[in-house]
Amino acid sequence: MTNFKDDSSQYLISTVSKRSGVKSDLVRAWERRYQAVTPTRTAGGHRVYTDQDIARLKLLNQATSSGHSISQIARFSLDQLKKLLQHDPSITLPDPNNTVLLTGERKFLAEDYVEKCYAAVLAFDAKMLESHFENAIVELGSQSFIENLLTPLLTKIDKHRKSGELRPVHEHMASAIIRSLTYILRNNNPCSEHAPRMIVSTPIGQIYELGALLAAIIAELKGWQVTYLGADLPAEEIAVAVKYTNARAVTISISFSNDDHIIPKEIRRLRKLIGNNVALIVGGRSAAYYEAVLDEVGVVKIQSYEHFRQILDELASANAAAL
Amino acid sequence: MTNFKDDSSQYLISTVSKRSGVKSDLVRAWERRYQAVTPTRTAGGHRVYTDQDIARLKLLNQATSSGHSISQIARFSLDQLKKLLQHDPSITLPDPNNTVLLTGERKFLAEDYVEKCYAAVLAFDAKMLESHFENAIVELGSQSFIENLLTPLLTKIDKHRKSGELRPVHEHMASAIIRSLTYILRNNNPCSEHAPRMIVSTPIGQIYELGALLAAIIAELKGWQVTYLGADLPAEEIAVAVKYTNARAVTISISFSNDDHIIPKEIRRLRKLIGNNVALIVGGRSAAYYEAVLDEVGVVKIQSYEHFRQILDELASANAAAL
DNA sequence: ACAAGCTTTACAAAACCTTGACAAAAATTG
DNA sequence: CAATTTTTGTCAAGGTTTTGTAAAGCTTGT
Repeated sequence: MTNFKDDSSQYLISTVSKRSGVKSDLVRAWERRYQAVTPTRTAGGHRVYTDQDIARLKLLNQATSSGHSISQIARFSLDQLKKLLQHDPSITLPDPNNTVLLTGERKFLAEDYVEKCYAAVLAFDAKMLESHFENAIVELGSQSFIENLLTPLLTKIDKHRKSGELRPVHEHMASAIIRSLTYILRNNNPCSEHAPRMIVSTPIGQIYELGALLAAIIAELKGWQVTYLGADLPAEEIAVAVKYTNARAVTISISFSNDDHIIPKEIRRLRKLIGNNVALIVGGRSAAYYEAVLDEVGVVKIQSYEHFRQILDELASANAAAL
Repeated sequence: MTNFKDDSSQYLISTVSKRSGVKSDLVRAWERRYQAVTPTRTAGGHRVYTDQDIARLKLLNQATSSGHSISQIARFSLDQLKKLLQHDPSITLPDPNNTVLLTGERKFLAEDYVEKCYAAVLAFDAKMLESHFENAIVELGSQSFIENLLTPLLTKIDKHRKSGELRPVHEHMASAIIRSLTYILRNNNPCSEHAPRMIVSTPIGQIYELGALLAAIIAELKGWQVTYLGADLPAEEIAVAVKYTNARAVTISISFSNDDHIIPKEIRRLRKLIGNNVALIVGGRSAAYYEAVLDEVGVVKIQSYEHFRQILDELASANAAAL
């Protein structure tokens, strides 16, 4: 997976100076004397800084002007500096342990975010929720964000809505924000021309589209070229899209089991229309409910995110072999 | 098979220079020194640029004039550049270079894009469509993008779907992509704490949400703090959201006139629930159809984008005065 | 033919770099 | 408390890199 923490932006010293408020000469002096920042260099020797460096210098600047000695704090981490400025006149224990996020810690981090996000939903604070989401995406990466934060959060919201603690409008608000994040979640994925193609949608009558959307994003992260069609589409339309794009797979999400006679009919029709050479993948909360039909027409049922990714890999390699 | 030759449009360097605001000599220098763009060539050796190249140069131009070093950012992707400028607290100058682009030219440009985008929809080429959209947002800016490109395009798509040239799936595909662009369209707007608040949604039974989404974006660009709730919400839920957020206005979009008895009922209920101190704004293709009810309960009817913006300004200043 | 392109070479202003020095402020010591 | 170090911010000199612009001479295309 691509490293999300890449310092996509790089600045020269004058910009850094303007932004951080520390004069260029001083920036260099702090580097020379205490390695307060350690910029990379261009081929010609010019210093190149990251956003982090700027943040760091900003904090160092504040700290020194409020009395701290630069030689003492120059090597503090960002977090330490923040703390330092919070409890202003107090002494913070030097704890230069740089935290490396292990998988376990990351999971804990995600759980922490779930709580914070749920609190924002409960308070109906859209801005706060969005802000948490944005931070979480950067910290966790797209995949972990979806699997360890979004999915548990949606489950939690659904549960509390059913129990009456939340109203439908809470869920709507959260959905709207999540959908608006699509762009960031899929970002940076210049998929190749030869990537296998997939159609993602939701059968007619299924309005709750978030599951399908997340499936589409996961497939994209896996290198597929996905065409996402949104919700509530008849089988014919999905089949047409398959033809147009020459897709190798169709993924549909089934979240509710309202009209029990419509879904099976649509599934059968879809299989008939797309033929047997196109993989039909079904996921969603209520997919299990239709097991009979799914087995009948030969559908791959998604058991878990891990399973979905595995399916995608298998299909992709089968597809590559067929070429 | 799909025509991937991107024949869409090709420009010579003088055109590129005018549109992007970067002098011809400099465009060549950037190419020679940093491969900032890599145009193809005609048989005779003249450089041939694409829309993407223009968007790229435009962004590079902005980035350099806000302090970034060209050598550092020349090879950034479009997405990276956008992020760079979004995260940039520097002055987002209203494009002094683009005084060249008169309103008329800009309109022509938008029309050009409408054609290209429609062609992509017709070819069911989601990737191409998205790429055109991204370039157009950079070139036109959010507001012009929505008003001069998106709106005509959606009208055109709707017309051709009704006439049978397009299928519903074409429209779904386009909608899905447009929705995924929400994030770019609204970004850049760190609205203040004291901004007036607004709820945007679609009444129950109304699934087509794009109009509401665009209204929400426009209001945000105007400095409002908008909570977008998505489609298909009962009046009670909308009213609850108003209470939670202490919103001063509610905007709802009505695109279809299916169940003629439900909408009026919902409108009346909504007015009753939110009281008379909250502005109720209604737009959408089919809003005129319900004129009787709208007048009865005191609704502001949106006549045009210009009108909508005017309403927003009036409400905002009335709100500010009341504080 | 003539405007618009292309390449190469050059140039100069602006921005950086390093080294080394210096004085005010802060800390330490006698 | 005064004298002595240390720490810190600033500056200057002299050299290099980056970057926008331009001129010269030739080619392309309408």
